[in-house]
Amino acid sequence: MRATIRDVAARAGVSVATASRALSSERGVRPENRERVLAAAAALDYQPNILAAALRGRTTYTVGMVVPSIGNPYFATLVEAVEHQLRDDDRSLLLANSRYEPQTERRQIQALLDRRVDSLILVPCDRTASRDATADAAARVPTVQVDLRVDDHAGSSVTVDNEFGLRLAVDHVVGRGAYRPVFVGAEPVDSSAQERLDGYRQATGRYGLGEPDVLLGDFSTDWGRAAACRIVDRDPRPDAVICGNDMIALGVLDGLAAAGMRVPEDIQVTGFDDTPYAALSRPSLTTVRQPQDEIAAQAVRLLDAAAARSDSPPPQRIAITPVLVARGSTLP
Amino acid sequence: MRATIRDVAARAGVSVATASRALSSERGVRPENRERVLAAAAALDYQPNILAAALRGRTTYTVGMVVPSIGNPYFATLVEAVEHQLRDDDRSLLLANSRYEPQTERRQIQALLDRRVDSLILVPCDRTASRDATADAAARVPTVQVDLRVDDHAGSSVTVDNEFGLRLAVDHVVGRGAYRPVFVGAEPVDSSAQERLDGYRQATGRYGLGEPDVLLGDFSTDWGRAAACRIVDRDPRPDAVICGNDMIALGVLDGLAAAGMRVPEDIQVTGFDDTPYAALSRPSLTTVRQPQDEIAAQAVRLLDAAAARSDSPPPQRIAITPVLVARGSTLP
DNA sequence: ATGAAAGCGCTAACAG
DNA sequence: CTGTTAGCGCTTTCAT
Repeated sequence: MRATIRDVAARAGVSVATASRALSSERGVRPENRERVLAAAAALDYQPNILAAALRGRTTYTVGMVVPSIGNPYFATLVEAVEHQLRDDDRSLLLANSRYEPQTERRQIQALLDRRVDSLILVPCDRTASRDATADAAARVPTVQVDLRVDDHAGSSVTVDNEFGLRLAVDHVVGRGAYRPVFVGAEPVDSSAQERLDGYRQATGRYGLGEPDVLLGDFSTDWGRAAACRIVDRDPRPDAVICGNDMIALGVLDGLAAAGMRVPEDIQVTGFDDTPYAALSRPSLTTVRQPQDEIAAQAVRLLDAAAARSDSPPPQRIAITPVLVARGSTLP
Repeated sequence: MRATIRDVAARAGVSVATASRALSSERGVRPENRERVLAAAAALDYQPNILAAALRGRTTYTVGMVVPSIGNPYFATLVEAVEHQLRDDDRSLLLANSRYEPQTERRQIQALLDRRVDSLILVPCDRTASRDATADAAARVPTVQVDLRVDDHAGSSVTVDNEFGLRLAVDHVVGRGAYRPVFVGAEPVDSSAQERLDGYRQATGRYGLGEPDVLLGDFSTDWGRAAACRIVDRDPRPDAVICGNDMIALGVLDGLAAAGMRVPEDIQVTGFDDTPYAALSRPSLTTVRQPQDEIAAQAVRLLDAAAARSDSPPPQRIAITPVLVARGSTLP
């Protein structure tokens, strides 16, 4: 049986209260006694029962996170960044997958709340359908939306500045001679899809490139491939494809190659996210990088700030400025 | 304040004991009373405090998992498969990252144990350095090693049959005319690296292809790229590159293309794992698929079997047979 | 079938 | 500074 704090106290010859104080490293214990408690704990290989502490106190040192798809490389690296951030502080990550289903998302949030997570990091999969669950969660524990966010909800969020990111991409290709770009994105179900679409429209509008040309599907490679087929058949043919994310871009690259087009000579291509894939494609993909470490750091910071105050602090919306990473899919 | 079981009991006009029994859906409660308890719970939006239940009882409905790198697409999809498996049963996943550091791995296992996970799924990052921590964990809770395993430890494990997988790859390229293959793998720090290397040696031995040609680095794209440079300089030049995993293969593909070689005409290439990347490269990658859903299912099954018995059941080592997925990087 | 009561291991008043 | 005393919310004997 594992040693409890009573065993430690007994061995150190003090009361459990003193042992607890010494272990929790608060002050208010005579150095000599603290010594003895610590020694006893070490000798007994004492490991506090976090569950009991959580039941009595109020923190579980656990934060919950719900993402649409753990297997998606973008979210996987985001989860990794968050976990890394948390580990520095000896906290753990309770991870759940919504599978892009608002229904499932709701249940997962509930499950995390049942486990008394201290706070929640959410990537709401649907701009509207995720709203209620997100709001309910925020009413219970400090909550921050990351990467994606729901409409009309005043909670805190940390996202990348998608509009700006798209402008970077458009500026880049236009600066390299493109004057007939096309956007291949996703139906605006989530906030990024929406903002990137808006960003594209704004950016092309600034150049007076005429009616924005957009093709909308989902954030998948398959869609990118399908879109590429449509693009090559166009007359006049676009000279740049601005994609809503890297997956789409990879599909576009593949579809274009299959149609015998040369990238970037015949047509330039850009992605968004800078997932690990981007550097590996042939040609390598010019893309807009999301600084995930910073996103994770800000999210955790916001959560901690909220936890530190008993009143709920005003929600903050942090938009991180992305940078463009130029690679082989655009002209030098 | 959230409703507690006392509130439910009061509202239903029964004792907490009866309420607890009704809620835990054990039998021994008059149908009529159970009705009332359930109704009261619903009315009060009662949500049991899992922590309290865990403190008193013994299960947390939480399983811990430690992987070397969450961001690695292979592990990300494995985590997803496990999470999916667990969700069906309303259990949660406490995830941790060892970052390929045995030290960190040990701490993470400890942290999970502190949180009283019911069982542990481990991907030990080092064949030898992870041994003690793995054994300690197994002494405390049902534990299963997945994908990787430590040397000389009799615990349960679920892995793919790496030797067989390599034989599939070698057979495939040899069947397509290759007679001078080279293996680009990783130093045998973890068990897969070791087994794949062994598998390559055995497979080529069967064909009498002479002294096995192997290049050892790590499981990264960079290493694959570097290895490709060495390969093109060889005289006579190899006609097939069997890689230790997909990442290496992608690097090899890149390095070969940079050197102007055609794949698969001049040289065939195979990977291992069938990560999402494999289908996206150009040419797409012929690889050995690991059935992750099955691996996850078996792992969870083993854990549940162990939990069901009070005595520790005999450890099981399950080796799942992989299949080859032929794509464009090998001849038709 | 039901209720009273005893804790699980810990922290947080409250006295001393 | 330290010990005593209550519980946190739940499950589980043990009587009834």
